[in-house]
Amino acid sequence: MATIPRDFNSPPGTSLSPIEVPEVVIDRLPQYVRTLTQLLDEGVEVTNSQQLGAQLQVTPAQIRKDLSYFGRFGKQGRGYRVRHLLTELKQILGLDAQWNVAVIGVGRLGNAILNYPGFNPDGFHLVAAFDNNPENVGREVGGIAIQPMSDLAETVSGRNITIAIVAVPSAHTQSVVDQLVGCGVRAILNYTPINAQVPRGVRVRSIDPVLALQSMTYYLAFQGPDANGHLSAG
Amino acid sequence: MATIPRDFNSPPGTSLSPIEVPEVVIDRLPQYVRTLTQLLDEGVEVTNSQQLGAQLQVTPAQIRKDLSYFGRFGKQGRGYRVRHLLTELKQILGLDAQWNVAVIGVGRLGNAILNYPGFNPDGFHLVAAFDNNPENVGREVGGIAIQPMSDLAETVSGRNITIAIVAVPSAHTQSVVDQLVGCGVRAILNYTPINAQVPRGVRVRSIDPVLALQSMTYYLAFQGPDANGHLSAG
DNA sequence: TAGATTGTTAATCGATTAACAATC
DNA sequence: TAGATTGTTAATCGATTAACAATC
Repeated sequence: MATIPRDFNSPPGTSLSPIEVPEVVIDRLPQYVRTLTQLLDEGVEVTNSQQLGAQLQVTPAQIRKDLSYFGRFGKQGRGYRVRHLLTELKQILGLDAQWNVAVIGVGRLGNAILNYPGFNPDGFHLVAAFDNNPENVGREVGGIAIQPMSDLAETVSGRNITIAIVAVPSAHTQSVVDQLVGCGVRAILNYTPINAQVPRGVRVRSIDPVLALQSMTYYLAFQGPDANGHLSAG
Repeated sequence: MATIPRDFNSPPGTSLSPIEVPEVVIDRLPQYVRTLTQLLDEGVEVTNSQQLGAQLQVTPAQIRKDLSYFGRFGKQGRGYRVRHLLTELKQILGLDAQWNVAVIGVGRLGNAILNYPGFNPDGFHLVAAFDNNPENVGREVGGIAIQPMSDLAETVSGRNITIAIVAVPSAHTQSVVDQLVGCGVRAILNYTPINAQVPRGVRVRSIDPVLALQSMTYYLAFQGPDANGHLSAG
């Protein structure tokens, strides 16, 4: 019995990869990682798709199906060893590595991001910050000295930065994203409310609280104070 | 010809509503609103599904199909009048109203949220803030006096608060969400990395930058510096 | 009118779920 | 062994897209 029935070590999109893992599956894996981490913290050593599904509010079948894209991690009649499954999933997602991250734009929002303690424990190291305001350049925020944008290319390659967080004024989003892509950055977390255009192979995820609020109001709009909507969570 | 062929004014999930609008459609509408607003700002008066689709990176067919759940807003051979479509979509989403919002938890993150200028222009008014730390209570942040959690129920009903933003320490998420639900809040924007359980009819959206990063690393993990992934944006 | 684009139906595509043989 | 739960296939469900008649 092979441990890894599918060649998931190939870069996605390569012909070496026989089965394309749906993006929606990849998006769920970090949630599995989080839940498994919690279980481990609680001292739970073995779990199963039923229990995981209850925690995550998805069907057990979906969890088993999702995992099956990457291998066989459980034992029939038993379930999954939490620590083992966690290790495997982290490796699949590349979370066993350290990722160096640059923050672009150090206004109020960029400041909050640089001071946010939630990235480091998960292996995302904020190692550089850039801003074009001369008053900001040289200042230190969260232990990081702010550099001018002209340093971008050199610092990105020199410090092995592969991920960028964009927190600049909306009007500058596309230009900054273009510069990042030009420097070889292929994963961008965009805090601005602008839909940046990027070439294939570059991934952008947006953090957009207003958009999140605006879809919830639909369900509030025509409901009386005690009415029930049709779904419980988003 | 009726202007509104479907009874979209009924509360979703009610038997009065003949066609249930898929949640995925509702989630796209705020993006349509945003793009239409941009077009209007640029002085564009008429658009079409082709142009909107190019902006938003979706197919023209999807835009027409999405809009068809709510009515007929265009003219064959012409397209859509930007201002008109924008007004209609905002009304459908309830964005023609003002929404009063409470922020729960005024640590570093809650502070940043209270100072974030992006909510007000879109009709979301932060009108109250709560924190259980006695050192915080009474302080003023972003023009709002921080109240103790014991004030929650009274303030929520008294100030007509229908939406809450949760930015408390992870360990308190579920308890705070329970309190909010108990006070009648049915839309919650959750900034903590905890999957809160809520009853049917309450909507939770999460802002989780770490989760966003963790799904992008999958595509970076096994790629060489110049390799291309299989999708351009997320 | 001719050309363009909608609104809508039907076809396609993809994701979720149910079911169950395999097997721990 | 009996019971439980996986991994996987097939069925279902739902969303996207293509196509085109309607019509501006």
